[in-house]
Formats: sequence, structure tokens, C-alpha cells
Amino acid sequence: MDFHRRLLSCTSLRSSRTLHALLLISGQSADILLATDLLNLYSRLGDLPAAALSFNQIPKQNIFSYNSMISSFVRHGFLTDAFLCFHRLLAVPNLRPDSFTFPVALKCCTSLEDIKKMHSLVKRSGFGTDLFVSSSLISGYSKFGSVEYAEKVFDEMPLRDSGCWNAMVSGLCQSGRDDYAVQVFNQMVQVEACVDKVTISCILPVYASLNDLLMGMSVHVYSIKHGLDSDIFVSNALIDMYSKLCCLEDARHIFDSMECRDLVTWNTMITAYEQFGDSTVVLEFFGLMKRNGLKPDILTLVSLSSAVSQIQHEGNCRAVHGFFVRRGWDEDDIFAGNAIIDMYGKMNKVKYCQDVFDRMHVRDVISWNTLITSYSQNGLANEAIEVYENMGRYEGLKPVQGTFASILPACSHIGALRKGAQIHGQTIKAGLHFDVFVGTCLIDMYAKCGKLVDAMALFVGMPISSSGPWNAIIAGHGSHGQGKKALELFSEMQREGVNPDHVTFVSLLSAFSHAGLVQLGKEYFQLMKSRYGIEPMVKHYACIVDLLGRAGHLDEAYKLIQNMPLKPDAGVWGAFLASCRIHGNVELGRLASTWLFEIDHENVGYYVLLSNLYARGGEWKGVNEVRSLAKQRSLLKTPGWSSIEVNNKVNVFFTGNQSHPQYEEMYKELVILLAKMKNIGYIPDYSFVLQDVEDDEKEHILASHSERLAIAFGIISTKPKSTLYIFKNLRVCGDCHNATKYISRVTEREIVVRDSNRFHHFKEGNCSCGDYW
DNA sequence: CTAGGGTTAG
Repeated sequence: MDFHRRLLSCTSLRSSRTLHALLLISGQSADILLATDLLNLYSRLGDLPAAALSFNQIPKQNIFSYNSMISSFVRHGFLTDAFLCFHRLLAVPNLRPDSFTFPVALKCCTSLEDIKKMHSLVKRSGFGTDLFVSSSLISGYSKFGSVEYAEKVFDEMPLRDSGCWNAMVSGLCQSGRDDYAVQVFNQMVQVEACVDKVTISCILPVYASLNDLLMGMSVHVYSIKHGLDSDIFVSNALIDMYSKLCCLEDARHIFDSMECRDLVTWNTMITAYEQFGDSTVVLEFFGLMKRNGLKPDILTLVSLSSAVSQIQHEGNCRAVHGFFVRRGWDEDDIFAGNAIIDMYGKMNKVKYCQDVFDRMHVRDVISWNTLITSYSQNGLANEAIEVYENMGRYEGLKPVQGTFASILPACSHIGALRKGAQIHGQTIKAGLHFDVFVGTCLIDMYAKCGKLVDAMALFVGMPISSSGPWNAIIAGHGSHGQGKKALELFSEMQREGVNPDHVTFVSLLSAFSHAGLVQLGKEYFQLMKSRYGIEPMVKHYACIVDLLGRAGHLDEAYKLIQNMPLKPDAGVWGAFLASCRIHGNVELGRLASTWLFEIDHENVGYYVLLSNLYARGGEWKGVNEVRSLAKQRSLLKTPGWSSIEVNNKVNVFFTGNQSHPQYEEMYKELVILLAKMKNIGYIPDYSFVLQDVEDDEKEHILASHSERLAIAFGIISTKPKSTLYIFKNLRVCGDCHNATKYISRVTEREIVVRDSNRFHHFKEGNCSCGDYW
């Protein structure tokens, strides 16, 4: 019987065990050649223990069997065992590692030190110029961040094959030295070193990250010319490149024309659709992939989790989570855990975020950042700050760019100026205060906390080359009602050679709207397309509808909505309805609300606006209708809350909340205030109350609105006549707006209220925003 | 009988 031939052609574990038994019976199991064949067979079929057993049954192992054993360990990811086996080999007399040993041995190194030691052993053993060994050295050095050593090996080679060139190019790519990688690649083309399929798959991701479609395409053409495009690695890299450069159709075309596809192919395609926001196709592909007999891996599920959170499908989210759990990935894999936290964060399930986070066995800085973002984006800013502080306290992790980018918006969100300033200090410590992203967050934080001057000082001192910081400072001035200054900054931005983008125009248009600069707003809305080539998006239409509507040009605003090429969303109709309310146009307001209730029927704010509008016009029938509608559709309303920072602590108040330790005191203050306010002419406006209750109950409801609670707390806990800074997560209620004017008069305080829309500066009974309530 | 350099991510 020819054991050797049968061992080589065997394809199942079952038959390999039969062969193993036959070997034992025929007394040939100690034959070193056959035993090594068996070892390789078991390793190829995934049974590492059996492979190791075969190895140990060999009475006197030679260099072939050692090489096979070490490479089996490496193949199965047991680097430590591979390393130990290599050292066992070194101790065997008369046995020396050969040119086959070193490439595998280099693969099981786990540090730069290991590589260096192995390098000197290579030299002593006389393999310093071996091509295979050298390319492994180059790749090993690059893997542990030492491009310099890799280059040295490369430069000292007397002759080079494509493998070494490829190792050099891929080493540079993986260390993020894109420009340098391209340089070496060009050299490679010039010296006519063979550019092969490996080179192509190394260089394609570089052109993707350099955003160089032209070069990417020419590499594609090269690969077609040389028949390399049928290689699965090349095809996969091409799909990835095209999708990253937004050529989804080209990516799809390659996918469709592939003869065989592997897991990476499917994952790349799924990720591409996920990045494009086409979640339906992601789910389709996921199904197709499974029907083609492929098992999803962590990467598949990471993309999938992002897709299902995009479509806000709770059932799918749970299914994806279950998938992770069944394989234990949710606890063991950082990537997976982080993706699940992100998913639940986007689904507004913060509780689950914390649960998943707590169960993870290992966490990295991204895990913390994701948790912070989840709290922050779900309005739980205090919790976000707590997590931020625990991060350093419990795991000694240093904040990075992403950490600041998640915690600073949380400070802006609740107006935690002191905390924000403290974190500003930490950005300096981390050497990141000049980072564009962090800098932009800092500018935004100071502006949103009412410190426009500090925001400006920071802005001026920052080296700026992108639109981010400009957008932040323009928006900052806009929300403070300084439209002219916003326009000046806009001009200056262009003098500095920075191009405005679509975000810039949102900042600019809303600045004009807040300042009532109608003519300028209309002008720049036109220029945006004609001069700057930026196609207006729904957000821009919402700004311009707000601008026209506030100024009373309701017909013009309505015409604009009717003629806009995009489908108006709740933002557009919401702005329009608010304008109708300001100008008392019941007819158009009713129209707007019909659309709104269709698009976003759960938002209680629109019902309040409409009811108020009817009440103003004396249409009590309408008021009743809205009330019963609101009652019918048990409205899922975002709870309103306000906050105020006192003595470096942020106090958050929810509407009607009585659980604050100083509630009694606050309540007493509110009663006194109310009496004083009424004395000088305040009349509560019950049309802001949707509940169908008696008038004195309505008065009570209005007086326990969260902004009132925060103001009352501010009054009892700060020095008389000092300025109060209040933050409200929704738009400030019309009655509260009016009431705050009176409060500023009776307490002789300035009161600054920032709501989800803008700043309201109350002083001596007036408000800077000039809105009519 | 054994070997190097390759594509996908939060």
C-alpha cells in the first residue's frame, strides 16, 4: 500500500484516522517520512492535537518534522507553542534550523526584541542572504513598527525577488506610510521587479486611503492586462478600493463577475453597502452569503450590527446580538463588543450598552469612547462624564482624540462649562488641543456654554486648514444671534483658502435666520449652488423655511417647500409650523401639521404648537381635536429636561420632577416668584398645556416645567443678581419664554437660556431673540 | 515530506 500517496490525497478527518490506524497496524508509524505526512495531514484538516501526537510518536525527529510541527502551531495561532518547539529544536544536537525554519520561526515572534534575536541567529546560521528569510525579516520588523530595520535588511540585500519588494511595500502600508509605499511601488515598477498579484493587493488599499481613484484604476487596468484580476485577493482588494472611493457600482460589477468568492469578498461587499447606508441590501447580501454556504465571522456581524441600527430595527438588533453571544464573541472579542455597544447606543438602549461593556473580558480605549458616546448621544451627559473619569481611574487608560470627541459634546450638551474647561486642560496635557477634531469640539463647547469670547480666542490660536473649526465658530456666532459676524467669518474663511462645505451653509443660513437677515439668507441660499457648487440638502431647506417663515413670508416659504426637489422632512415642516404659530396663520399651520403627523406622529412638540396656534386664533374646536388626537396616540415624547451648573456640579431637572433634595425650597421660591410676576402683568398661557385639566392645575403644570425648576434652583443657590446659565434639551416652551422675561425683571438677573435651537438672552424683561410668543 | 511577501473592521 502506498501510504505516502494516500496521506497526501486524503481530504477528511475520518479517513485520515483510518489511515492512521492502518499505519499503526502495519508497524510503519515510526517511519519518519510517513509520520511527517500524517502530521501535515492532521494540521491541514484542523486537528492540531492529533498532529502534535504524530510528531511526538516519531522516535528521532529530523529538521523536516520540526519545520512541519512549528508551522502547524503557527497556522493554528499557537505562537507560544511554536516558539517553544523552535527552542526545543535548537537544543537537539546535530540538528540545525534551515532556510525553511526561519520564515515560520519569524512568524511566531511576538515582539521587536524577538525579531532582533532571530535576526542575529539567522546571520550566524548563514541565511542572511536567503530571499525567503529576508522577506520574512522585512515583514517581521514592519509588523512591530520598525520600518527603519526593515529598510536596512532590504537595502543590504545583494539581489531581490518580488517577495522582498512586496514585503517592503506591505510593511509600509501597514505602518500607515502611504506616500512612502507608493514611492517604493513606483521604484519597483521602474527597476522592472516583477509586479505580481501580491503587489497589487498590497497597493490597492493605499490608493483607496490616498483617495487616488485614477491610480487605483490604472492598477486595475494593469492587473487585467497581466491576467492578475482573477486572483481572489486582487478582486477583493479592488472591490474594497472602489467602494471606499464611492464607486459602488464598479465594486458591484467586480463582485458579480467573480467566479468564486470567499468570506472576505462577501464581507467587503456587505461593509460597502453598510457604509453607503443601504441597510436593506446589507441584509439581502447577508442572506445570500449564508445560502452560499459561508459562515459569518466577526467582521460580517460588525457590519451587520451597524446596518440594523441604521434602520432602527429592534428585532434584528437582538438577533445580531444573539449571533455574537452564541459564539462568545461578545465577551472575548473587543471589536465585537465595541460594535454591539455602538449598536445599542444608536438604538437608544443605553442600559444594554453598559451591560455589554461590563461583560467584556478585555476592553480598549475604543470601548470606553463608544460607551461615553452612547451616554452622551442619549442625553445622559452626567453619566458620560462619570464614565470618562472612570476610564483613567480604573483602567489607567489615557484619553485619545476619539475620547475627547465624545466627551466634549457631552459637556456642551448640558452646559458643563467648568467640567469642559477642565477637560480642555487635559487635551493640552495629551498634546491634542491643536488637533483639528478636538479643537473643533472645544470651540463648540465654549460657544454652546455661552463663552463665545473664549471660543473665539481658541479659534484664533489654532492652526486651521479644514472647514471643521470654521463651521463651529460660525455656528457659535449664529446661535448667539450674531449673523453679521458669522458672515464676516465666512468671508475670512475663504480668504484663508478654506472651502465651505454643506455644514458651513447650515451654520451660515441658520445664523441669518436667528438674526432675521432675510435678504442675506436668500442670497446665500442661491450662491451656495451657483457659486460654491453645493447642492442644497433637506437641512438647508429647513434653515431657509425657518428664515422666511419667522420673518412672516409664509407664502414664499410654502411655495419653496412645494417646489423643493427633495422630500421635505419633519425638520422642514416643523420649522414651517413654528412660523405659522408665530404669525397666527391657522390655515397653513393646519396644512403643515397634516404632513407632520404623517412623518413624525410621535413628537408631542408639534401637537403643542398646533394647539397653541388654534388657541391664539380662538378655534377651541381645533384645540379639542388636537388634545384628543394627542391622547389617542399615546405619545412617545422625549422627556424635557433642563440643567444648570452650580459649584462645578451639573444639576439636571426633568419636568414635574420633585425628587431633588432641595425641592421644597425651590417650590417655595417658585410660589413667591409667581406672585411677583403676576403683580407686574404676567398671565400664564394655558394653550401650552395639552392635558385637559382645570386652570389651576394647568398653572401648576406650567410652573413645574423643567426650565422653571432649573431657574428656581439657580436663584436659591447663587448670589443675588448674578447671571444664570440654563440649558434645555428641547425648544423652550412659549409660556416659559414669556415667564423668564418677567423673572429677569423681578430678580434683576440676566438669564441665558440655551435650548435646542439657539441662545435666549433675557435682560430687564426682554429677550434677545425677539420671537413673538 | 517542510517555507516568505497579500484583501475586509469598531
